[in-house]
Amino acid sequence: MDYNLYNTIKILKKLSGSGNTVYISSGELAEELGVSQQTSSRFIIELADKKYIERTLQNRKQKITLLEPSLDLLYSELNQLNSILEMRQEFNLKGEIQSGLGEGKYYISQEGYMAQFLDKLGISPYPGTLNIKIFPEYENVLRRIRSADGIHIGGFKDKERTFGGVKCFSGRIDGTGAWLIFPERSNYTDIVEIISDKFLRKDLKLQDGDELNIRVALDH
Amino acid sequence: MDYNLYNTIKILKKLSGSGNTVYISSGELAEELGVSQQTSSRFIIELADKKYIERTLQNRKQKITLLEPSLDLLYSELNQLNSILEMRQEFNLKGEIQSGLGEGKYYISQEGYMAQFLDKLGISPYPGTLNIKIFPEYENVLRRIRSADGIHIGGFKDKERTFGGVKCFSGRIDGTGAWLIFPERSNYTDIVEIISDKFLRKDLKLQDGDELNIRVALDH
DNA sequence: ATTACTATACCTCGAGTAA
DNA sequence: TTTACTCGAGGTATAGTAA
Repeated sequence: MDYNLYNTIKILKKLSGSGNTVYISSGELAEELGVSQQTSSRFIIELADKKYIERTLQNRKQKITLLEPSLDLLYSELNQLNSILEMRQEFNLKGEIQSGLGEGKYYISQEGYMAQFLDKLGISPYPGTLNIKIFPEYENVLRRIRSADGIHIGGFKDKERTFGGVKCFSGRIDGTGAWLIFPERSNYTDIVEIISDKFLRKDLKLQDGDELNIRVALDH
Repeated sequence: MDYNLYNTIKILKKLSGSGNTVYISSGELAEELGVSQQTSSRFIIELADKKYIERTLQNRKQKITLLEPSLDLLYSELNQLNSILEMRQEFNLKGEIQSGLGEGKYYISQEGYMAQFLDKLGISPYPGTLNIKIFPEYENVLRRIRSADGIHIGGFKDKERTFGGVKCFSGRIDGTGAWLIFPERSNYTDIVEIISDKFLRKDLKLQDGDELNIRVALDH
């Protein structure tokens, strides 16, 4: 990844705030970046080509929206620096329990995953996932966690289909150990899937709609 | 600042760990950076020229030590990203109270500072500083705070001499509001000076050698 | 106003190689 | 082994300018 693009994304995010959308001319952006209007224009074109941004040319200033890969890039650099500078950190995620679709159970129960969970996480998870819909105000924190490395669980194939890799982060719910699971290839979603060797829903007496706090540690 | 240098510093910090010193050949560094040995060598020379690193050429691998400006650069980027991504953060600093040299009182009492403290911090500080020697394990946190922006108090001149600018960060000690004061131009030190509208030493019954926890918020 | 193409000047990289 | 110089190829930035 080129630094010019990183820096352009950084400035665009700074200007766009939480909406990730900004109306800015190539000349104005050039000034922010300390480059010429032509160069700024080239950067914008390149970012659009590489799907880091979406833009619409208008009569006046163009409208630029940052796409997921841009946010991933920034959060990933943030995580790298935190890791290198040994700034250990814990995060709180808050959300509410969603009714599971039963899908989680199917995936988790696959022997290809189960063996790795035991090996790498040290648990034999209860065959099912607890799904938490994270509140919007914790979106930043969720992105931050998602873009960290976590513990890698490899994908595999059986006769019928392919199962993708996932990454896991250790967390605590009401003092009970649990793991957050993210598919390695998937779009951003505000739903977090949680596994544990305990049957969390029963042990913690949880019901759909209950508000939940998850404490997550990023290991360095 | 050039990205190549930023990235080189980042990798050097990653490899050197908390000691900030690493023995590495230009060829090995080249591999880490994904560039040629010649380019890596050029980067090292440039970093040394610009006083970002200190190095000694040895028979075998050269010894490279990261200097303060390198750490400043990394912490500053970290703070920028945190700020842009709206990752609000609070930090704990722990240290012990040092006997003041009376110097603080002289500086703080200057009208040029006092007027700005009232204007920008909203307090008329007790004329003296509480000096805390931060424990080494909080060095990372201290660097992080120091490289953030804070509230700027401008420097000034009187007939005899020049007083430099300082920057302030709001904090809490045992629930009491206080401000951390850093000279804007100074070398890194593990002593933090604190001011408050209260006479902290008396109000909180503090003595030299007492251990203290300071809670600091970085505003974004 | 804008954006962005073309042409050129400039810079940066790495192969070859000396010390 | 190293480090780092020279130099040519290729890449990058900007001035000029069209649309």
